[in-house]
Amino acid sequence: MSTPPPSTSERRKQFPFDAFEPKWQAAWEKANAFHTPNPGDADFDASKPKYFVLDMFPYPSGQGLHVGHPEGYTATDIIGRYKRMTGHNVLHPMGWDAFGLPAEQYAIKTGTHPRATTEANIANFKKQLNSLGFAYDWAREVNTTDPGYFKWTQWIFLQLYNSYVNDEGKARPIAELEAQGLSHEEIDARRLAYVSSAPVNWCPELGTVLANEEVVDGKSEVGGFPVERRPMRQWMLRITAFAQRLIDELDGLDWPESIKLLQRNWIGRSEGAEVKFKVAGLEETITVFTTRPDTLFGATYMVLAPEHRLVDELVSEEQIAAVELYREKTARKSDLERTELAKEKSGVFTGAYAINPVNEEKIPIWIADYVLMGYGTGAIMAVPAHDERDFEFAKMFHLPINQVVQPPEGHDWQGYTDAGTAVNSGFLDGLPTPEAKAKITAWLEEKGLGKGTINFKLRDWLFSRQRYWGEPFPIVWEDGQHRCIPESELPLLPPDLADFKPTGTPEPPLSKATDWVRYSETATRELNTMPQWAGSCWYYLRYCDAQNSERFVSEAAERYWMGGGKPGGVDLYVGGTEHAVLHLLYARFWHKVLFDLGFVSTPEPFQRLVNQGLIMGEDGQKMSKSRGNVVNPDDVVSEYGADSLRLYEMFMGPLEQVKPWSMKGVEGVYRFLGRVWRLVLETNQEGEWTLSPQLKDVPAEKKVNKVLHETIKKCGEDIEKLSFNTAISQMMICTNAFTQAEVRPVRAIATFLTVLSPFAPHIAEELQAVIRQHFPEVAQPGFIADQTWPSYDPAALIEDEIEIVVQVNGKLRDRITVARDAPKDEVEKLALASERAQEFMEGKTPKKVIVVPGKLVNIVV
RNA sequence: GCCGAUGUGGCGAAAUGGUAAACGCAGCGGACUUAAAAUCCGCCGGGUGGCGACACCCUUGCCGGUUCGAGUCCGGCCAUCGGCACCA
Repeated sequence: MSTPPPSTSERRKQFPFDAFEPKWQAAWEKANAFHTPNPGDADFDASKPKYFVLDMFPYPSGQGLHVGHPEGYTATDIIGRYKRMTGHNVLHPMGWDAFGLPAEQYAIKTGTHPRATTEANIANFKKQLNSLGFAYDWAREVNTTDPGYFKWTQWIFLQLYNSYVNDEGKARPIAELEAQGLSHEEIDARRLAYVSSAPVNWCPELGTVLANEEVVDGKSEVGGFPVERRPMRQWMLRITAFAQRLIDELDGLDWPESIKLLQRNWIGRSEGAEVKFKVAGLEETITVFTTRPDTLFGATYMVLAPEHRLVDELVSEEQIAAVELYREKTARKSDLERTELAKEKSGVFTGAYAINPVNEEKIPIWIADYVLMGYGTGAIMAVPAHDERDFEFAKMFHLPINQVVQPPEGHDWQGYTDAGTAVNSGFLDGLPTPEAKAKITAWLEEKGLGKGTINFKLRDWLFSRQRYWGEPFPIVWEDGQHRCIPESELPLLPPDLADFKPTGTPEPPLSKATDWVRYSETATRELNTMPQWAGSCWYYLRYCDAQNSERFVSEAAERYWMGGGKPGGVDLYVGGTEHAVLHLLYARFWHKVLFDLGFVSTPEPFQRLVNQGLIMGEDGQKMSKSRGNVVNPDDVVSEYGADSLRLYEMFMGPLEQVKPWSMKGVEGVYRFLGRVWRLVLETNQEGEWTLSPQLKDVPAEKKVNKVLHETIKKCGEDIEKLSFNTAISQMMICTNAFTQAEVRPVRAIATFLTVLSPFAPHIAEELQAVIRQHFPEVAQPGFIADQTWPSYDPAALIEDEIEIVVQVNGKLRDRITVARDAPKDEVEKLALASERAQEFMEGKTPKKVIVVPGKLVNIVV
């Protein structure tokens, strides 16, 4: 008969983490151990430097934490605890990005108010986070759905609404324009928050519009529902006015180059020129944008976006029917169809002709859906010889293809899109592409036919949603005009609704709250709400002064926590790559507006950014409920303890890397912590933990002392580099050295525990308390979390004798032991004398001998 | 298609241009135990030779280069993952 192996929980625990972890968590809470004072507080120490370490705050979902959350959170907790120990004032807060669709959809299904769902989820998240021993100052907790918070989100919206961008590209109060006597319409057209009725991404299933960024392959990013284009009146934020600064000011930030590149590509700056083409027989001109003005002589036709406003005017009698049909067809197409089915180009001739300004040639004007209304001018000059898309289109519709660029040797000119030399281009002939560009641009400007221009892919940010569970806009409408409500009416709370269902039309759910909607006899409230991104655009600022009811953050707190002389205020920001463009771009945009208006002191929010890698399931696949490979942190904590979970998350591999979970790996670090525990305690006959008799207050032997000081040094350096996995390896080496020593030097072990404490704070506190009890003269008073990071003794690292590698022709042949300070020629002599080396020198005389002090000797024969 | 990241034992990984595989997992052997678990000690990339300790050769995705010396630097390819994708 065989019995199943006992599960870990039935097995005797290697150390009683289930008792001491909650004990220390309670003790920290009771002592308010991680309270972070602000400038002006009685217990604030202005002499210390600040360190602001931030996690991307979570959306408190009903599922609770998954093991991906504690990865970044543990990393920042280690850094935060380490910085405290090295004499910094540390701001390490946590909060909730709690507006959003899931709570609203749950409300639709069950009738539970999103506020109730959100509160319950937050309570659960908070309990889970606390069970992991994170050193947060909960007095600074931030919740985007709290009226005390979104009052200021609405307030920032008012700043955007009441600002414009001046000629220097800086946000300025709209009052300046009023002072210049601009009309209401002119002013509205320049606000950073403005109303537009351009086509938007409407998702019928979700009952809301979505930002371009929230649409993936023509489907909603959330839920994967179809999205269609339709014109609607929407709030937009003028992020495009900051496009250049959002590119340029990346330079001063310590971000991964790949993330900077992602943002630059998203913003998509391109330099080129606008060229005006006359329409034959009409008093109209069409302006095109091109990055290759040097190929103007090769423009053999022109294409307008089907939605272009001039199409109606220039279409010929015979072509009206075909053009109308084509326009209807594209209007019905979603973006998905428009791009996915791009294998085959399509288009229709308008019957009209344009005049190429450079050679007066008549070229046909087509419409085609490969030209997008939203980019450039919505019209292009087609140079099929040197543009892939135009080339394909021209072949399909048998349009002329004229060479105007001579490629370098070995390239076919047809479809050649890189730089070369201008040919068949009149006065440009013989010029290399860059010079030809410059010359034609100057020529166009001189003749008034065009000008050099810069275009961006970035579009303005669609900022309104037809949802209930979001910040209402502090805006009212009267006589078809919008105006903001006074600051004194903030926060504007959402109405209490019992019915959350979408109306089935683009009318937002807030329209159902008729009393709320009525602002006055003649004015009604804006019915849209803000997108989820709004709250996360500035939460890091609120952490600096979370309770302030007078201001979104006090000047003193902002200047202290966000200051420091670098462009970015937050010293370290850790989160997933999924926010590499959207959240980080939006937050940077808001921050720059607040900076221009004088509300914050730095031009950038986040100085150093680190993206933690995804944690995969044990099967190497992405964790998902359907695959059944999800690991619940609660289970890990109950089986192995919080310290084991923290340590394993950091030991798996480099923080930035994608890596698979392994329960065996958790067991490995759990065993390591067991070894640490048994350095101090052992079990007696009754199974109780008693002090290890090997523990003595004696100096550590030289070898052990060396390992200890190496560990202090390496762990400090590795924490700064966020290289936690190698720091943990070193602590394992150190523990192994202690374990193997005859006696356990208690002072050295106490020092080791302080090094371990940022990683595994509970066991470190517990063992320090045990040591203090038995060796009161050894241990420091108070929490280990409040202790000073030990300094290492460089002298302890030095060995009297070192091993030197002897190579012959780069191959390892022998090792010799020499005195640490042996002179170079002495080492060389010893190496040459090596029997093994001589064997491989085969009696030849060395051509060259390379001596690397302390490392090796290479004999070249 | 374009851009980026990554490629090292059975697995997670480590290595300022200087002893490849530290540390951990798995596996194997030993001690303790009536026995097992746990713990402690040792071995643990591949090949060839030797009873053996040991010795030699090969090995960081592939091919080439720079160098006394390359996982690391340079050039060219391949594979996997991620992002963008008619942006003129």
